[in-house]
Amino acid sequence: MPELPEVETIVRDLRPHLTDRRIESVRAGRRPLRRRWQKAWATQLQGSVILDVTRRGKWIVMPLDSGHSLVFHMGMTGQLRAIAAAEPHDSHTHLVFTLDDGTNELRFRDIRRFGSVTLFADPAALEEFFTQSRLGPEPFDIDPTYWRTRLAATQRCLKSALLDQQLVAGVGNIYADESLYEARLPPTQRGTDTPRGEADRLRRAVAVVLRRAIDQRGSSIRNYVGGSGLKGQYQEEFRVYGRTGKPCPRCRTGIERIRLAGRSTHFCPKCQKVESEETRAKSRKR
DNA sequence: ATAGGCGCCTGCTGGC
DNA sequence: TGCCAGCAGGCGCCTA
Repeated sequence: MPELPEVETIVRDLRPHLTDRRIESVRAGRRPLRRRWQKAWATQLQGSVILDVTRRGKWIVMPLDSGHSLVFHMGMTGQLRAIAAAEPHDSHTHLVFTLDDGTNELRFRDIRRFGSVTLFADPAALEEFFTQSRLGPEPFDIDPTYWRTRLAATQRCLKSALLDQQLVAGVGNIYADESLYEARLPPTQRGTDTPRGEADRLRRAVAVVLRRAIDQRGSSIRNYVGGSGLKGQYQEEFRVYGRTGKPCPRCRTGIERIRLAGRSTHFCPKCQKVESEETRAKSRKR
């Protein structure tokens, strides 16, 4: 579920609740998440102070005063919330951290259990993890040359490229489709067939779309809620995602849905056509 | 090395 | 009403 805007919203919601809070205790459920929870972690976490709540791609990172880092991934249905300790537990709650303010608990809930929670021993171990997985740059400060070069080097279609976390961190299925629409590029176009002007357009479109979505606290289709339990609103502004058969906001043509990179892909067949050589030549002059 | 497909889980919807 | 197929904000592992 959550892509960058949703994860960013969780981080912003949680930060004021968690910064400088001491973890008093940790209770872990028995059902496994994608990475198995180590029993020893509960002991290591006890008494640690959360220094900050940050984000890298779709990962939530909490550096602790012990030097450890507590790292979460939301998978498809993960929820990480600060909730009043008195509130009853929802089903599928896998981890509960009690805090020294006594009123709120940090709870991790995940229906499908594609999410994960990991404790890294020190900043170097965390850095090593991101390096090994070759996590790409944040979408807001991508070097234009890097972007053009990487796109030009791949045979994959643009949709598939956008979903690759090694190319750019944080984009998922919704924002890949919305970004391609914003850039007026066909999701099926190969990276290698994308001239520099179009690569630049796509790079900017990704940043614009993600910023808009963050402003709306992300998108809530079914499960997603932010760190305070509030839903997002960006689903109200989708131009193509989930709008199969509905009119394109620009040209009223029906939005089409195809399967690409194993994911359902939405686009306007008229606005997102492969550009002719003349059009490309014109935009080069501009 | 690169690209595509499948499996991991649970829950919901729509068609018969 | 019940059943079954298909679908879902992700990612890691396997294959060719």
